[in-house]
Amino acid sequence: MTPNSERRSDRAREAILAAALELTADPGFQATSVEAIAKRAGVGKQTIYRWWPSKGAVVLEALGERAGQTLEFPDTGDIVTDLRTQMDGVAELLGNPQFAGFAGLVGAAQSDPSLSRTLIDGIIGPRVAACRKRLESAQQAGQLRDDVDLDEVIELLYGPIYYRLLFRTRPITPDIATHILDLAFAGLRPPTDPR
Amino acid sequence: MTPNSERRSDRAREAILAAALELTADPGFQATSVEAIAKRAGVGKQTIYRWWPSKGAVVLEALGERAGQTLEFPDTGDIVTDLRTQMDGVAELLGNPQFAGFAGLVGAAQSDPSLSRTLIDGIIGPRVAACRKRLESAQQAGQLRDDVDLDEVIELLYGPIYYRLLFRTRPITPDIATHILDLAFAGLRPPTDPR
Amino acid sequence: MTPNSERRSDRAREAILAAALELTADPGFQATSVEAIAKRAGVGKQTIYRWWPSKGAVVLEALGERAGQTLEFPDTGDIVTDLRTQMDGVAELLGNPQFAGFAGLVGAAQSDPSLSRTLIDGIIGPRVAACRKRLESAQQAGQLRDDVDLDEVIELLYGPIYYRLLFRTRPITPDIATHILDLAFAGLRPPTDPR
Amino acid sequence: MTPNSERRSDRAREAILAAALELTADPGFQATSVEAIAKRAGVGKQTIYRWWPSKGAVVLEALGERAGQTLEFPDTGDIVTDLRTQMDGVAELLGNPQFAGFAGLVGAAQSDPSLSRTLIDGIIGPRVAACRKRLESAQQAGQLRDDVDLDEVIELLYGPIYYRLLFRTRPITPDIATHILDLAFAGLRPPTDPR
DNA sequence: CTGTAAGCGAGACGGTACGTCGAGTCTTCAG
DNA sequence: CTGAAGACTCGACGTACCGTCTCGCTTACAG
Repeated sequence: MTPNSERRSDRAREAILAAALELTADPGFQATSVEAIAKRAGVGKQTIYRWWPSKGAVVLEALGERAGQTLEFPDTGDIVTDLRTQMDGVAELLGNPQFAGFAGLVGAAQSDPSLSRTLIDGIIGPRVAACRKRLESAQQAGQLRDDVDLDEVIELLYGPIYYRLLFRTRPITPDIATHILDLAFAGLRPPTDPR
Repeated sequence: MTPNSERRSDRAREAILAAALELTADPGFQATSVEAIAKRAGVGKQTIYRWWPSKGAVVLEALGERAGQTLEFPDTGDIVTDLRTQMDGVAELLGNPQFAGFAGLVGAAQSDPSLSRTLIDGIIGPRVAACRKRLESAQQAGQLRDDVDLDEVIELLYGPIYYRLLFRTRPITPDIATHILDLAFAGLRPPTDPR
Repeated sequence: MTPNSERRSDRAREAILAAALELTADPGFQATSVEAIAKRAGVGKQTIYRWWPSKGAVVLEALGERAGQTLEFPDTGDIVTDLRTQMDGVAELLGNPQFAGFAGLVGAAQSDPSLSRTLIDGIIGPRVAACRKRLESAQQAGQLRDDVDLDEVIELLYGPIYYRLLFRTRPITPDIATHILDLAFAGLRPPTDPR
Repeated sequence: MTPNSERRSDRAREAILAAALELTADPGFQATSVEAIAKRAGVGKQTIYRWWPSKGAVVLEALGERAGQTLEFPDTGDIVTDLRTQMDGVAELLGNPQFAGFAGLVGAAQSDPSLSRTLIDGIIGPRVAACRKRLESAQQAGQLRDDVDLDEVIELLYGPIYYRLLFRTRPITPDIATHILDLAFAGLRPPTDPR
């Protein structure tokens, strides 16, 4: 994939990533061609193919660089507060027009196993792992039912955010994390129905 | 869709939808070309373009026809039972390899506003509306907190299913509905922490 | 070819021939489609295919109807005069913009043997035969060298007209027949060089 | 033709011209598609469209390359001999099955003004000019009537050859030039009729 | 005077080729 | 020896027509 070397031009790399982000935001992910990225970056097509296997990989790297801060989970001792902090970050990112390419990227990953791998391993996986670790400590601290599968908890919390992202039934609003956490932690059952 | 007539050939229509489903399942949505659908269906390309605006619209219609049963919500009086019934149907559908194209379709909709509209209006919307109606009656029956936004409840319940579908972190298993409903209705907070 | 009947609609036939002539004159022969002829004639495509085997055959018939008068050779006793009369008619016809489709028709016949047959048998052949007959009588009357092949004479006289038609190096002018006949009958050799 | 460069692949160019000649000879000009030329040449369609505006232009160039020798007129001092030399070459070329595409090309030029221009400027024109020059010198040498329009002489000599080519009333035989020159120079009038 | 069978207008159908776009590879030249 | 430029092969795009095939709908003659 990468023709080993440190002779790689940083200028080219950054121009490519920047062009990818811009085009992915405006004409959209599918409507963006490698050719267009190369032209806007003032770069030969070969320079892109030399370092990345596909358009998706370029965009993924570009987005990954801008998503750094959502990787870490704080630990204030209160799991709901900590989740809210991180989820607010995620919501802000996904609501940002600059990040609009992400949905298309997820779509493209459906038909491109290697892109799917890169997406899961590079972006989703580390966040899931970090979240899981924080949830485990919360469970030990008695802030979480201990009969629940933590991976299912993660799906319950983040699923709704991605649902809005992909189906665009309504925008991702800043208060989304608060609302999800309220529903998820308190449950949907009315207080007067302890069943 | 565009020309008007009852002169339309049913044979062609059905062959196209069947071919679309098959190809969408095996080589995958993005890897399927209109040309390939036409060839497998034994049909001229023009016949596809005459009735559908894009590959996505064809696949959408094909999938939509096979998803009929998930549109209705039963009403046994118990909201959790009824949700489980419908969500089991959804899970079975999305877990079915024949339906593998759906994820790609959602992806494609990210960059195609008109496809996105068709997806929301034709598939997602009606199911959301039916679900909402059932939730409203449950709320009135006192089986649901009445301080919750029902659209958020829907996102909470279905988000996790689509999360698995799109990120493929793990397969959609038959028990997914049961687990989601347990978490969502009982809440994540431990019983000993009434807060 | 023809589905025997006198039930044939004259209105349709004439509308088709007229449309063929018009389109063949303006967008040109190659640029005219059967579909366009049908539309302009206000006729179904099938009605064309019912009575003619190809676009070329339609145009041929349309042109043939307008070329009737060039079929006959007068016989005033002077071969040059008679040739001039007929050739003037041919030149007038081929120079007429309404007849512009003829060149394209000749072109199309190059790749369509059955059209070629129809062209030769229906248009060219009869005129060649009539011309040959007149030349024979001229030869017997001693107005023509009797060591010449009459078919070659015909080619010598008409070739130059078609040459201008097809290569468009310059237009077919009204005096073309006079000039050709002068050159051909008097010969190119200077009078002072009886060789 | 349109893009600029010496980066052009000679291999591709020659393969295309060769394929064009072959296909033009066998299935014929009209029956040959750009697609078929590309496939036989082992070349992408785009490579054809990059350098030529149409199928006709490709075939024209291919034929032009093989017709080089008919461009020059010898000058032995005797105009009839010199004309015969060149016209024999033309007849041989046009009678050659490898050149069968030429008739179709002339036909196609009838409906394509730019192809017509290329045909006249690239093939016909230069030969006409060369012939005219030789005729002029013959006229000065007293071997040709000096009251004749040389362009009409050219049409008189070459028209018959093209007449046979296009109307296929009979094949172009090797002796055609001799016969035409005999008729044209001696004239059609019987020697006993000096009129 | 009313079936019924033909020609008619219309236009959908299975196809082929069009001319264009972009993918990913290969080649040339400059720094 | 990387990087820009861009020509190359290839495959799909969406469109235009091809020639064939139903569809009703006149018409016109046969019972």
